[in-house]
Amino acid sequence: MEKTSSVIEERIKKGQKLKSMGINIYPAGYRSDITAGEAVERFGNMDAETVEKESKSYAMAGRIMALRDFGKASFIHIKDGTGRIQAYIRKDRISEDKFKIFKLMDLGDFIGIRGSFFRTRTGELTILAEDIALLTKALRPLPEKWHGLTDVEARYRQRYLDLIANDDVKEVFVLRSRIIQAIRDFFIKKDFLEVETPMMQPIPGGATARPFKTFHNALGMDLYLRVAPELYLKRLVVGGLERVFEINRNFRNEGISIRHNPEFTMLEFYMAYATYEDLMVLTEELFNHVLLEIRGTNVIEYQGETIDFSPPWNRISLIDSLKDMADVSDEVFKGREQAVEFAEKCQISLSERDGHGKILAKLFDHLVEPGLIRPTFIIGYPTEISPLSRRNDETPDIVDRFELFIGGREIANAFTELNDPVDQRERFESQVALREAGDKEAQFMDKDYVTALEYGMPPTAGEGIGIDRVVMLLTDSPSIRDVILFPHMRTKQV
RNA sequence: GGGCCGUUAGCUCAGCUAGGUAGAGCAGCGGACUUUUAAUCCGUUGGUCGUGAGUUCGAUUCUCGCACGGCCCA
Repeated sequence: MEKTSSVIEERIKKGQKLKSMGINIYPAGYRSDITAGEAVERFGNMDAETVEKESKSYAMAGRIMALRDFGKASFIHIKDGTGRIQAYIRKDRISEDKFKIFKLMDLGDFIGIRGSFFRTRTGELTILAEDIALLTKALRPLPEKWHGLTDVEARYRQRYLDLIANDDVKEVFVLRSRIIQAIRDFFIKKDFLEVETPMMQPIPGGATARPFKTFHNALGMDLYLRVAPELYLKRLVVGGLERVFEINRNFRNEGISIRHNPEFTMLEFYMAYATYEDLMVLTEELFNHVLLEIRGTNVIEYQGETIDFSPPWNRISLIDSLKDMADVSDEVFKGREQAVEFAEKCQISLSERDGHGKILAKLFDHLVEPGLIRPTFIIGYPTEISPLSRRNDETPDIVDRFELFIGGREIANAFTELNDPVDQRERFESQVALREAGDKEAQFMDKDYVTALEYGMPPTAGEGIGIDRVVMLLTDSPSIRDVILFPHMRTKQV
């Protein structure tokens, strides 16, 4: 049994009183003529006299966010999806019954008001009520008006309260939607086809990550929530869909942090006849398009750092970045042993399974990544840690791949796709060996995918971009939880 | 998984150092007030102090475990 606070009891009583007066406290619908935003747009620039001359009677609806009571009159703030407007309710302007109903309304209730606009003595655009209607009774009080809701746990668990109390939170999610729309527009204009591929996969592929496992009762088989859509999107390229993209959720059964949520949104796109070098240019173009669309500039502030997105962005190989930005000596690149020794000196934990390439990548993660604030393409990844990427023609132990770093974080991963089925089978086999040796993140053999490659995939390049992290950058949000409406939390035991 | 910090009224926070069973502001309730802007003025209700144990005559306060959350590390 949940305890009922006196504040709630008080509101329940008011609801009962209203019901006894014959008032439906949860009526259906309400026809309004104007929103708060439209009212400001229409009358915002008019002087007091003009407002009164021009304003007809309008109906508007919203939530009562502030209430200043003078006994026989009240000022209230009404908030709707477009903004906030003040209403003035006078006893001598509405019927006695309606005034009684109004007196039983609380902060947080939804109200419908009919009236005409005027300007108050202090100049605020205000609707003078001729008629009011209770649209929904709120039984619980809203968070405090001045400080809002600051308890982080409550903000995430009860996001609706966060949205009611904190206007800037809503703004983040409006921007999130616009960012995704801008990305979608960009690809549609470039003749990409938006597709949807399975979230539930019999073999989880396309990324080095631990999957969530589930079970399909009717088929009697295990299924995995996808860690990436990659292998399905490339099957589509085999099928002749030469430019495809998908913006959707991936699931990774890993830790939760300021930049990881178990489910997160990924953009992946594939472009036949392109190379990873083409994608670097395309990526610069994409970000500049989105930034211009959303922020009107390609220079932004993120957590106190200024980030300039003007192309071209710096390109540097993984090895050179370690040499130049972390003073790693040449020795470390000569062999695994030297790299192990150096990593241990840096107190970076390794696994016995880690090959030379994996160790270099770990060194990079610790020593270089946090410092890559300006957009930077890191190229020249070891083949060992890139089982789906095409080998570099000159240096087969690296691949034609880049990762993009902005604000000290990985934002994108792209490569020219491996379309040689024989090489692909061998790469899968070495992943399987790693898995058998205990690496839970290693990839699975996907024979059907190899079969698809045997039919022939045209030379193709593909890229994945972490949408949540892009939204973090563009909304100056420090945590991924700030850009995900309902971030994952442990269920609270009562 | 480890370290540090937090959890007190519906919300925002004091109180805990030096143990004597809780305070403020907002919201609520009662009253005054028909142009206010966090309205104002007078009065007032509301708390198993996250949870379980221990120490103690006595624990919101000290100790330990647990739960949930935050940050950092792995």
